[in-house]
Amino acid sequence: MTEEEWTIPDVAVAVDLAVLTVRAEQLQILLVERGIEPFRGALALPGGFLASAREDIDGAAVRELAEETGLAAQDLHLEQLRTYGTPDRDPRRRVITVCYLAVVPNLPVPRAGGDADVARWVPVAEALAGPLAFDHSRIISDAVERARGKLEYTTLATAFCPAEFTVTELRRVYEIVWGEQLEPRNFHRKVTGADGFLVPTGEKTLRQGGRPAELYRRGPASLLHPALLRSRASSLEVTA
Amino acid sequence: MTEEEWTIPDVAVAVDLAVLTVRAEQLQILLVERGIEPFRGALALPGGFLASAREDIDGAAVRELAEETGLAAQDLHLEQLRTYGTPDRDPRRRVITVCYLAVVPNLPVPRAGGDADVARWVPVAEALAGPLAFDHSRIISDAVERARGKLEYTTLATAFCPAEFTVTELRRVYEIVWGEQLEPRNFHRKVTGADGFLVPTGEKTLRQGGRPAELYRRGPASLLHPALLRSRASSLEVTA
DNA sequence: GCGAGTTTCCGTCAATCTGACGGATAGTGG
DNA sequence: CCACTATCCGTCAGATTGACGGAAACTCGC
Repeated sequence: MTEEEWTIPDVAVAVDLAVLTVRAEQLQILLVERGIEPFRGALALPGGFLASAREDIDGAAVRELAEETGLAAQDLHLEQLRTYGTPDRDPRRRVITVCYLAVVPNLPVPRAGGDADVARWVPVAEALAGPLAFDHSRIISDAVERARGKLEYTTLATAFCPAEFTVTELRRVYEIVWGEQLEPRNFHRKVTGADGFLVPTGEKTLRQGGRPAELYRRGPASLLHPALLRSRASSLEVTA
Repeated sequence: MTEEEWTIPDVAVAVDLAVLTVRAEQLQILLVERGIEPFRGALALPGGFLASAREDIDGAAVRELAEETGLAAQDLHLEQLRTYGTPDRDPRRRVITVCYLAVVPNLPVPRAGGDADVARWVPVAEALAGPLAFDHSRIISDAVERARGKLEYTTLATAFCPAEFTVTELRRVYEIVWGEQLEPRNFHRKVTGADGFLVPTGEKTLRQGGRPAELYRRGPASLLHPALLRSRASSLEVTA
């Protein structure tokens, strides 16, 4: 802001996506196998450079998400996570990447991207265990951490669910993301009691075996009152 | 990530700081009067472009903070807030700015920056009422929102206080940042009961009039258990 | 048609936490 | 030594939480 114009260094700006979902009773993340160097063949977050000097950053995230998953922004939760810009994170040149956290319901199957990269769902535990391109391991940790925290005091959990869902499905989201068992009865009492969290549709599930469950839709609230706090042990585990 | 090298647009990367403190019973923010176009003479967040193509982003934030306030990073709370990058936010050229939230104790007085810009404290309410350079009004709103939220479930409030402080001083921080009155007795019980929040020094204040207060230091915890939640009304006001 | 199996949902109850208040404590200043 | 002021402690009713038993509602198999 106070430098002369000629001293401003040029930087390449990328947008990366951490797309989370719950599939097969696991927290999973969308990853692509890189088709080009560096890190050719390694797993990486989907993303890419700005398409033009005039492309909006948030717009680039929406575009990349559509390219990789075929999802439109209105169907999901999309928020900026953080910007990563250590000087040596890309061996080619100076790159900073603006990362986004997306939370989507369980999709039938990710489409192959427009490019040669093949996108697929990978359990988060597996992704963090194996090697990943760039600093994407760190980014995934941050994304998961953010999601875990936001379940407590926002209605983010509904973004993991389809348009209509049961209380038990919602509880499974909490349990899987937090890695912690919750009391079904107390959970039911809390979420149905929280203002604007759930709206009953009046419909019931047609299920084999067992009493049909009430179906709910996400309510208008985005903040949870009162909050749904994790156990002490569970949240310490994440920070440690 | 999938584009050819030659298509990558060059972008100028800036770092801006939202430095908050509590002064004179008000939440205040450090602003500079711009010495150059655009927005010459307008108030703006302190910040600047990367010093070189190899400068770390977090490092740039620390450098700017030292230049503007003379503060070292270890004395305060510094975290990334968000990156702002709408295409037309700077009329000169494409600029994206990585913004940081800093929380500092009540400083004697901000030093003039190394440049011609004059830094000074401005009450947040006043800053948001008047016109500001670029999209800095939005950034300040986001910074204040982040700080308000983080007081609930982290120990961020201690970053507003000097090394040793009383429970009443800490309570004033909460009241001023939240804009809400708190019960002194209940607040005392909660904060002294929260694990790792406060460490008693054994010292007492030498004050005129009134019983001397115990002095505390910030404890090792960064997350607050149990959380210190705002009233329903107060947090809705922010989202509205 | 009817019971076994399964899942959702409701009610209870003790332990804990919260909000609200009165009053004791420990200094200063006149 | 008596106001005055501010901190700190105790109490107590109402709300919330965690933990559990059991009723309700449906499917399946016989």
